[in-house]
Amino acid sequence: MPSVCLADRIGDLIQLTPDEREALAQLELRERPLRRGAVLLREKDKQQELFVLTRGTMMSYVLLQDGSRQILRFHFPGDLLGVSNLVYRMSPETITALSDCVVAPFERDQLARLCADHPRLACLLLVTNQMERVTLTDRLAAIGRTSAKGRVAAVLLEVHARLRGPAQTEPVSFVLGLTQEEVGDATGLTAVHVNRMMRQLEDEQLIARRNGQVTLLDIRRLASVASFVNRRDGVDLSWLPAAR
Amino acid sequence: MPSVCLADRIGDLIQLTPDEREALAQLELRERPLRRGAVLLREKDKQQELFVLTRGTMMSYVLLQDGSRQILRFHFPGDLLGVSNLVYRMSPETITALSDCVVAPFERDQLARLCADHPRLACLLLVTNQMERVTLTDRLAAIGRTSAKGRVAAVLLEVHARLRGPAQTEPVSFVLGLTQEEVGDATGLTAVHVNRMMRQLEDEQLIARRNGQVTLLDIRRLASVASFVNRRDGVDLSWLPAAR
DNA sequence: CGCAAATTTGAACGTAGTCAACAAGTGTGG
DNA sequence: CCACACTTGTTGACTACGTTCAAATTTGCG
Repeated sequence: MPSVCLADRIGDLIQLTPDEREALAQLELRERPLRRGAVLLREKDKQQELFVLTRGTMMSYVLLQDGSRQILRFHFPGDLLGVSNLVYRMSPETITALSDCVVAPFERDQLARLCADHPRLACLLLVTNQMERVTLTDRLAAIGRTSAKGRVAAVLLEVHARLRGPAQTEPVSFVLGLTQEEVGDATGLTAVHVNRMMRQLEDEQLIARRNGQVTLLDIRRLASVASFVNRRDGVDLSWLPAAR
Repeated sequence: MPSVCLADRIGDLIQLTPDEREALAQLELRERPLRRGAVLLREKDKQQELFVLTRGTMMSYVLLQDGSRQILRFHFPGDLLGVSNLVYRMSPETITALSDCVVAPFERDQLARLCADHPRLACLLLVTNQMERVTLTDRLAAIGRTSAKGRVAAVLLEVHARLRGPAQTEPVSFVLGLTQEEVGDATGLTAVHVNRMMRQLEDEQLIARRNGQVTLLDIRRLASVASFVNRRDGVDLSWLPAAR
């Protein structure tokens, strides 16, 4: 079976029926490959489509008047992209590929049909939305109220947690896949200061670096300096309606 | 008819059927009054209920290890509160009343039933969620990448836009209803610095203040220093399924 | 190999934080 | 009705975290 990224993601939360998996698969029928750096959606674009990210990592950001950039989110396989096209005529953010990627475009009314036919999936969309919202608030608190070192540590932990997948198995080493400028734009810092903070984390034996590979040496202590909470834990979906 | 806040809010987006209004009214059957300062929901509480805010203004925030606070959101009538209880066993945030308020509690499975019976409303919940998410990203960009003065201006504009309601009629004067400490906790600044920025905005004739009343003297220029975008504009919901 | 992008480091600067003192409101109880 | 306590707002002086600018070095890639 061709893997169904969205179903796999949601399937981490709850056991889906074959019907539901089939319905989700309908959103991933088409494929569009993207080169690293390619722009999927540009701020103020008029675009109707949504996408499932099926392979690679992407990010969304906004640009301010003065040219500075705020990265809002990193996207991993199984994420929905461009959901704000459900609401706004013009996209509020830009979405680009951090690595070579594959996305599956689909139409807004496909989502409408999905919600009508599968109310439990509609609820699960609400749920994933909400998890995403909480991730955003975590970042907000980090930028608003933690030190530069903490914010950089938070990005490392976030990417690490997402890359190792739902099993949360143990590769403490990984390729960050972000330039220091990108880390800065995600954390509200300059690239120069990100560099200094990485060095400091290294000097304090919290991380190690070797040609792009990052190793988290003491996740416990890193999580503490970053005020990091892994939002995979503590999920409770017992209230969901029965599958139709 | 007892006003149905949720229906009124969603009704700003699209014409609801009587059936749909009735279904939304089911979420507001009970009433709970709250005194200013009362805590509706505390971080890490185990709570199953959700709420509709029917009167007054509230806020949600998180506390960090060092005791500092990040305000995540201000809530106004028609907002859903505690939606993250749909996902997490323990609340990720605290919600308290900024003024005397009334909320309507309801159960999670009521929402499940609503989605099953009224797919269009399920979609509209996704839509409002998404609008809220965009507001969060606006705040994120403000804190990460704009000046202290801009962030303070952004809070003034946000509260102003929400207080004057959907008609967007013109009272440029309003009671902020926030202490400078609260503005600071929303913007990632200290109360002292918020004070200085308010004075600066006043010196530059962008705002005026008289015993708690704030007047926005030049909304255009304020919006410019704050990089403020009113997210009420540009909504397109033509893809919604038919009401059942 | 050669170029462009990314990383690294240092020095000077500036925005926002900290600490402290006082003023102005607000509410409470004597 | 006033006295007192407490919260909130205001201002100044000093500090520090993070930025800016600049230059050197390393890395990745065509």
